[in-house]
Amino acid sequence: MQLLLIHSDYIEYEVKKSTPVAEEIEESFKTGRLEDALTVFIAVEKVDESNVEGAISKAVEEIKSVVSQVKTNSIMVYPYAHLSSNLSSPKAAIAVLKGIEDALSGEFNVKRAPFGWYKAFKISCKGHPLSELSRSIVPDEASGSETSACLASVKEEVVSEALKAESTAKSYWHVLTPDGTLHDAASFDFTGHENLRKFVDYEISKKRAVEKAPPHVELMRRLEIADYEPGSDSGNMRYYPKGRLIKSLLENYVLEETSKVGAMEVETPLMYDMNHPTLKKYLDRFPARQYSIESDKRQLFLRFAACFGQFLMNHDMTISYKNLPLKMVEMTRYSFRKEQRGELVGLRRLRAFTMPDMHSLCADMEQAISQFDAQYNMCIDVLDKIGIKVDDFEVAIRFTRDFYNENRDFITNLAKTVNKPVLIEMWDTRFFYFVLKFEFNFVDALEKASALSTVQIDVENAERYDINYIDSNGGANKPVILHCSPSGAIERCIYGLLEKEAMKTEAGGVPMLPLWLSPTQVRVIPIAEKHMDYALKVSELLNCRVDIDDRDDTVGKKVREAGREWVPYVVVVGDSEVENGTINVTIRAESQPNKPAKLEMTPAELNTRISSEVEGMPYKGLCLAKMLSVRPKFI
RNA sequence: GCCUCGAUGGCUUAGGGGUAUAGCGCGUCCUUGGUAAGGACGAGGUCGCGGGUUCAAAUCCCGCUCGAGGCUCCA
Repeated sequence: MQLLLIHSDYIEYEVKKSTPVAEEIEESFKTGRLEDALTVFIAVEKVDESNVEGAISKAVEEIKSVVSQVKTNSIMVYPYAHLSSNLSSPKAAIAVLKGIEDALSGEFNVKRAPFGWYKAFKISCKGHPLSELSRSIVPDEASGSETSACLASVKEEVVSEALKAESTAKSYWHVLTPDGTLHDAASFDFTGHENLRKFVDYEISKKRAVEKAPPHVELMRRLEIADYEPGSDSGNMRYYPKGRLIKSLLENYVLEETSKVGAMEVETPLMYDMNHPTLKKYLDRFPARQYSIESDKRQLFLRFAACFGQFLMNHDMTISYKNLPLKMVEMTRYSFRKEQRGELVGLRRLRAFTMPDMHSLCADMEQAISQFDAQYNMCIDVLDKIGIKVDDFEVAIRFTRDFYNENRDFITNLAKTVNKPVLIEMWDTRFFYFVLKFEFNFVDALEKASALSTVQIDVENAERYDINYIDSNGGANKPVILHCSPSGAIERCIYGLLEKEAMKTEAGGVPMLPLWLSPTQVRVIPIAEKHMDYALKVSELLNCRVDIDDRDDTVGKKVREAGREWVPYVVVVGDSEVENGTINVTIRAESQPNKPAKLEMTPAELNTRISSEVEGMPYKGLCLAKMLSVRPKFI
């Protein structure tokens, strides 16, 4: 905090004009005057935010000491930003200024000039040796447990309005069956819908009965997919080559699917100006916490979705009704959300995650609803191809009462599409920017639910970002905007796949990733060194990710390791294969624990089999050396 | 962010006021082996970080970092 203290015959001010950060004030506060006063010009700085109370008490101490020296009883607390190039947030500044005013007012005649206004002022400096002083104040580090009430109030003020709204929004819970009946969720008979029961328990009663780590956390490390990175912030992971390959394939797949429905891929910045007027309002309507960073004088925040970039782009575009529905997509690597520390778990909930974010500008609600329907079906298909089937997730549909009353048949049809009961959350009034949304929620091995795909109908942001399209009469109109993440977060898809396989293992099955996502699709194991040439030849005949276990180990051990890596096809070659020109293939998908499904075939036959299995899905080559003997270990 | 629990070689771990186990992995050598771990030897640790108590701390106390569970929350 910077202070400039001036002992004056008088100080008077008059507000002229408010700035965007102006505090609201009463009429009487608009002018002020003090005689024989110490005027304290104050610039509250960034560092003061870490310990607001400490900053206040230090400043008060300084001011009191000067007041006693100049022997006056009147103090004017005057916000003066120009004393510093490293200002605090306006909210913190107001808290500090008020705090100083309050602390001094018991003992002195104190006035405070309002914050955030252009003010005219007159001051008459006495000119004696002590009449002009300046002070710099740096507060001590805030002590952890003794967070001051004052700091807490500053922190609370930056919580978005949407987060606050969420805690007061009254929800009505129902289960909608495909026949169109709306049941009360509390009394619904979940027989035959165990997974939905778990999901509903999770959503409504917030039931938790877990005391162990989710199985995917161990798997993501053991399979060398991803790991914690202690050198970063919590929830920011490192991805090993296998993890990067899987992510890359998933990202490419989702982008291809959005491209098929006409979405244009774009790229937008990761960070935005927190004080941009439009963004500021949007921040207030989105229930997420942001990472904020300081850059010179600007306060920036890291995006938590691609909405900003795309909406700002839409705002500047010239859009005709002929262009609608207009779709743009970005694979956000990353989206950042500063989730509370205790909320972070493995790949399930992160602070930096990769999410496809597609927005569709629609001419009106009718077109929006028809697009919503199409995207609902696209999401089902995308998750299915990724390996998460309709049976693996539960549907939640959330809307306002008005929207439901006007679109009952449409909503019922969504339940019909998945042909099973779905969870309904209804609100009396619209708390959020959307009138309708659905999510597909994966229920994991520990009965925890988390959202994957989602589509929302947004009726607020066209207005906020001033996005227009020109209709056939030449008039400007506001589109209805759909937000869609076809797969949900890519990391969360991996979490889902791993959890699903953990459950499968628990039930006595053999776990594996879908073939198109398996880092090694075929592992060739030569029985002895003399079979290496043949092993190489076989690997060259196969059109997929093939590696060769050329290490000096027994066949038994190599087979075991291939199994631990979930390799879908394990090929063993020895004398008889060399002689016959065949390969001996263990097919993981058809195996049971201790009962491998083995088949003698030619490399060409295996090729045919594999290509039909991965048809239409993206492909990339091996992410590690072909020879296992030269591969490093990551874990 | 709050509450509870935890952190010992690359990984999994035993132990616990007197600087410490074992298995896997890694390296060297032997073994050329037909479907879930062949054998021998060897290297590798200021016991998460910072303070305190003590003659002595990896061990007890405090703080921090990271992780797990709960509250809360979501893609």
